[in-house]
Amino acid sequence: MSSTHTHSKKSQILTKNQRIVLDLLQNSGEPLKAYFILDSLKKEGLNSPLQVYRALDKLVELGKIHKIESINSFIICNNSNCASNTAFTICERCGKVKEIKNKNLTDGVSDLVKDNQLEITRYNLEFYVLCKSCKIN
Amino acid sequence: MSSTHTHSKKSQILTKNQRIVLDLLQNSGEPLKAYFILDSLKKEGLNSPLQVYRALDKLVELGKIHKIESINSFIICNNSNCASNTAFTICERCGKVKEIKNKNLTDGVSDLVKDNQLEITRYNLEFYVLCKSCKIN
DNA sequence: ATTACGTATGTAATAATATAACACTTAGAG
DNA sequence: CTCTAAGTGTTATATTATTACATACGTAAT
Ligand SMILES: [Zn+2]
Ligand SMILES: [Zn+2]
Ligand SMILES: [Zn+2]
Ligand SMILES: [Zn+2]
Repeated sequence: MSSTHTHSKKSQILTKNQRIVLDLLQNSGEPLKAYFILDSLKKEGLNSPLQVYRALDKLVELGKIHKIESINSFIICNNSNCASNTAFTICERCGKVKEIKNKNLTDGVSDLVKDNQLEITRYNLEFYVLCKSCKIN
Repeated sequence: MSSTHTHSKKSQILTKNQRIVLDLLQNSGEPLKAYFILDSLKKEGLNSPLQVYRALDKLVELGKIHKIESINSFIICNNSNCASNTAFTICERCGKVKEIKNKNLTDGVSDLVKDNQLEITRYNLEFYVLCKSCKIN
């Protein structure tokens, strides 16, 4: 099948390690920690922390995943176009994390920083909440 | 000396360890890392990471210092009333950190989350910038 | 095809950050 | 004084992340 198929951009094709790390995060949907990812992917051939961290770094750089700084965890990007501006809610009780998609909020923040002459290159917003199910119980 | 002098609120008085850690952060003005603090305060009698982390935890809880999550560092609060809502700029080139005091921005963010019915308990905003001196050079 | 180059890989060792466990002390409340 | 909550000191250990180095692989130019 296929002759001389030119992959126009090598950089858009994930390597094996990047692929399996991304797939795990995709299937999980939750934030995962690097060493959990390592343990989970032992059977796929990942043997060392560095293999995981390298894949994570690249995926973050590509914007396919995000790091949630306050919990040292990584989560699949749930948003079509973050452009490295990220915003999350984190439940203070159960730890559940959601990426904020609300365009009003993110645009509002962008406007605010412009209005206040903060020339930012990107931002990361972590909002702590009590999630619905935690509020009930 | 002193007869029955009642410290109305014990919780407002810092302990020795909390005091010396706070003083160091105060005098520094920059974000410091826990193990740097430990090394700096060996001569003051701090011998173990736990002594530092315990003091830091308490000071964060009291709102006297903040943790900057993306660099695992702690900085004196430069603001009279953060109420655990924090906002920083971090230079992507030199690492310089500033606490944002801009009330327009922080109020604006609070309004935005209200407008969008995010019931948050607190937030931490980390804005990445190219600081003035880095922009020049 | 050969070379050169940038990127990725595999592996071992180690650094940096943070917490658990336990025995003991201190200071305030009643 | 006695009880209790909070803080201390210390050792050990867990968790998170990087350095260093040798090797492989894909692309593009020669
Ligand atoms: Zn995203
Ligand atoms: Zn919850
Ligand atoms: Zn502050
Ligand atoms: Zn700078």
